[in-house]
Amino acid sequence: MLDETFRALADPTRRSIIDILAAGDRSVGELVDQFDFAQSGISRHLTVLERANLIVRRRAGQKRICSLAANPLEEADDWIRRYREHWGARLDRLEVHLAEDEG
Amino acid sequence: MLDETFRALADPTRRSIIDILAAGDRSVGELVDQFDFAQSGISRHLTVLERANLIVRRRAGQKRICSLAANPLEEADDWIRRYREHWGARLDRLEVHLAEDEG
DNA sequence: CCATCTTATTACTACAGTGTGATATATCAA
DNA sequence: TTGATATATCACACTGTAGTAATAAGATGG
Repeated sequence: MLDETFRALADPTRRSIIDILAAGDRSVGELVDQFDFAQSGISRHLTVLERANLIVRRRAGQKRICSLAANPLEEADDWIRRYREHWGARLDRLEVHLAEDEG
Repeated sequence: MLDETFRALADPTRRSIIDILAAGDRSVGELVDQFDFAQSGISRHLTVLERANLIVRRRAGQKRICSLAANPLEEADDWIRRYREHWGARLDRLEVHLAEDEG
């Protein structure tokens, strides 16, 4: 799952799509208009984002509206935070060590 | 830069390497022992991680010791956090909206 | 039904990523 | 220097990804 999440985020176009959707929902066509790629390319990017549970698409007449998923990036955030906390903890230990040397 | 970071994290072997290094520094050979991949494959994974500024390698005699980079994942963390805050803000607005409907 | 609009899917090309074994490079020890 | 150890790099195969144009499929309106 983390594989799919991080891989989805590794593409700048897909991150841009997420940025746009963070400002509000958009139809597929509205998203296509924001980029210089063919409609088929954007459609596939949306499929990648959807399979990574980062966005959802719902029908609204002929259009399909894209929005951010309900609770996305939780797993990715957890992973990164755990890792960064590890790093922070090691720094703290280093500081303690230095303080002990001084005392 | 985010491209490289997220792409580096998209591989489970590389995330495992990071997990191992979070517990302490390791030589390349020690890392190779933990996996069922050829030495050349691990070496290349390490190069990917290093280019993404997630780890550093330093010489120690014949060996090269791998450790986590000094301040890694900051950018990735910022990106994810900004995005999750957006999502949190939207939830808050929804709650306000619902509260107004009730009142 | 037919025409149109919107989006998804397919077929294709080009390139990048991941794995391998073989080989090169660097360091140490004698 | 020679030999051993540790790591990096190369050449290759295979797979996956991102882009395109063309086509299919779903929804709406007449």
